[in-house]
Amino acid sequence: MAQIGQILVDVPTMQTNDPYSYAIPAEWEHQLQAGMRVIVPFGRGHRMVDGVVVGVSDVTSFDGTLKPIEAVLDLSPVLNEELQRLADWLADETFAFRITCIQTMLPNLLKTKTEREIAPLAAITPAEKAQYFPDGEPRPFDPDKLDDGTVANLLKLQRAGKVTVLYHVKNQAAAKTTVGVAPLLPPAKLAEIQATVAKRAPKQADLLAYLQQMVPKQPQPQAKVVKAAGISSAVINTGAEKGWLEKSTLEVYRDPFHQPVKPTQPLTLNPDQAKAVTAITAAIDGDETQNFLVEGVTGSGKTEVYLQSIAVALRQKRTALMLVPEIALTPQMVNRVKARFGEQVAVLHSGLSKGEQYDEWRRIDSGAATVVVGARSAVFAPVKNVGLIIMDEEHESSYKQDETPRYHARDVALWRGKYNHCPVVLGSATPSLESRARAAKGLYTRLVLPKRVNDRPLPTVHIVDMREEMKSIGDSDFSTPLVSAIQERLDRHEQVVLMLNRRGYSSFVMCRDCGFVLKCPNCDISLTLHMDSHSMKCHYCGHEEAIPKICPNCHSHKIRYYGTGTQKVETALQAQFPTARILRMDVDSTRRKGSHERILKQFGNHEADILLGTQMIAKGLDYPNVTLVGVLNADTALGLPDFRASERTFQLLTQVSGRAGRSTKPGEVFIQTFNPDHYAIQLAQSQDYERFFVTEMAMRHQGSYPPYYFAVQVTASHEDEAVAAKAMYQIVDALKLDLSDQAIVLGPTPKAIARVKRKYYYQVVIKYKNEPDLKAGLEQIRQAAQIPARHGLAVTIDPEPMNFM
DNA sequence: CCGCTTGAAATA
DNA sequence: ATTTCAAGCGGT
Repeated sequence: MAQIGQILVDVPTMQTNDPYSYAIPAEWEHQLQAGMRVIVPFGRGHRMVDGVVVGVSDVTSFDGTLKPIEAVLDLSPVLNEELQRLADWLADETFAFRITCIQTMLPNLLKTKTEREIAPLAAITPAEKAQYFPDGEPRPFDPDKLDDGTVANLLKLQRAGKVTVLYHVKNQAAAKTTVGVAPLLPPAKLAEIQATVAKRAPKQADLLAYLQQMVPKQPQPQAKVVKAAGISSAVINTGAEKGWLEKSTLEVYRDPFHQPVKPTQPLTLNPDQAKAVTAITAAIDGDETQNFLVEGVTGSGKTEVYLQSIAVALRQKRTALMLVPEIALTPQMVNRVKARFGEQVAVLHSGLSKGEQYDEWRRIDSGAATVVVGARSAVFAPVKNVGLIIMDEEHESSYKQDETPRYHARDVALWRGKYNHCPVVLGSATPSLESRARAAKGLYTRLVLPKRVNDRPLPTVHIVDMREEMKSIGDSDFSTPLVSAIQERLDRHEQVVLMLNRRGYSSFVMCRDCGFVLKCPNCDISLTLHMDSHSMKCHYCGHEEAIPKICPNCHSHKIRYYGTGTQKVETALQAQFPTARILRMDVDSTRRKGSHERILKQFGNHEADILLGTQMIAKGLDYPNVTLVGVLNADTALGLPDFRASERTFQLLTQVSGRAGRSTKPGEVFIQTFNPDHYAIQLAQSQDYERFFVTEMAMRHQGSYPPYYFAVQVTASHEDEAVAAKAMYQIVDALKLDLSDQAIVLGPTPKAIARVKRKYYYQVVIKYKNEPDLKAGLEQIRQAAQIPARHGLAVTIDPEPMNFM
């Protein structure tokens, strides 16, 4: 009986979200497996698309003639059983297309690219041929690059049977290769030949000697043989001609670690750490899935707990997956894992080239790498037999992907933990309210590390009331206490970290006469001043224009800059402390690849006294000489229309405070704020996470917000504001039919930034506890959104959105 | 009445 | 996503 393959085609639409049946050609019978990539004809022409096999069977419910699979791209599945099931779950959970989920899980290089060419056929007239094919050859066909008239004419010729479209599907997944050399003869035979080679061919003798101590049929890179045997490549060629050895193509792995790291040994644990490791170890051994929330103050040695737990999993011949928020921001963490576990560590993140990503992926897939460290998408790493999953800084919002599939890596990690019967360890100094609440309900086992290692004290935190300070210092960014604290550190040759909280805040231009603010023509947000490029830039769409000298509205010359940017602060800071060496770290100074690490390294080497940066400096820095942390504006995020504003502020302040006093010297923190009485700021001062948790939970309860309620956000966008708004109202009306009166519907409302990239955004947020029909209702919305999607109306569904704005 | 434009439907 | 099919409309 002929086999039939169930193929998910790479056409992300609702109509093609279910697999199509294809005949499996005889040569692939019993070879083709679910999880392999294929190329199939799809559509009435001879169009080829790529697809993924999701099943192989003998029957199909489709009664028509099956087309055969055109080509098979993999010799073994690129998605194992676990990842196939995960893809289905993910699609269901996030309202995304199944093929989109699969693409998200695979490294970029495994996505095939289709190229089209248009070629003349026999029926074409000489005049037409001369016009469209001047050199008589097929030409690339990309409707986006050709003008509309040409495209229309070519399509007309196609209908007339005068030209045809050719498809070329390219598999980009080319492994980097090098020439390999392997002995063809057994060592004894080689020794025999060595005795007979001419005296004037000493290099051939050297080669033979080297080949003898190689394992037959095990190729080594030619470059290595050349170097080790002290010969030139010409001798290798001679050896190949004489049949001593065989040259082959050898796959090499690109190594993303550019510098070697010194190996480390496990450190001695304090009692709290030891207790945590013991609990996690027991869970790795046990069959029941038990998950943990490790709540450790900054500097409490969470990383060592992770590392020793990973070691336990490895000892049991299992693998470990460790997630970190953004790898570029935490090079120190990666280095520590690499130092402990060496070669078996694979690193996955967007800073690697596509080739490097693919190679790391293959090392994991082949089992060569057993410890994976990576950012969000590494949660899909093809590790098998996982023994432990760790998510560091679990509260970080970067774990949530804000494009389809809108998954949260935490949920995926928990799914995989359950599948693999292994514990998931969520770690943070300031856990998300969701996770802490789940721990309170007993869903996670809480492991608390209340003390810093070696009993170092937490830094002393001072709150500076900027309302008072303004009276004496005017609109300077530095309060008197902070200035003297900085001066003290400069005198003592200690280092300072200054953070400028820029979330929801930037330097904009405003006219003092009429109040006009320069805005982006495409998006409804104010443009930000950039002194380095002498221009105004939009941070949403990249629009750039000249700095105005007169107000475009009232022609006044009193158009001035308001707000504070890192560049402006840097200038002011340098004026205040002329001798201080200042390093600036923000989106602009770290745009180039590797510049981030370079800045951190410079600071670590004490090539600068002050590190000034945005929230990206709050994470993971561990520099013993830093004894002062200053937060210039703590409360810019507090006013944002987002129920997580307090939580984010508290987390940020606690994280950044933890950068001070990591070594023997005590640390001090100054938080400048206009809201000194706000509980998020007060409790960040006492670094009292538990009090914050209780207080904030009360707020959430009062406002019916997560974690008391689930939330789902539906957004509609269109160039025409009325179209977006109308669509949103229709969606809400439809959804209300599926909701009980327990559910709370917020909106429809325009988004806080109503217009981005020339599109207007309207949204609705539904808060609910138990709505059995909601999922089906949302599914219907998704179905219905297919048709107007072609008219530029985009509808997205985001379960548990991170941004309510 | 035909050809062209435009939108909907099908793709195995 | 791309192609084919079908309906609408303006010119012959």
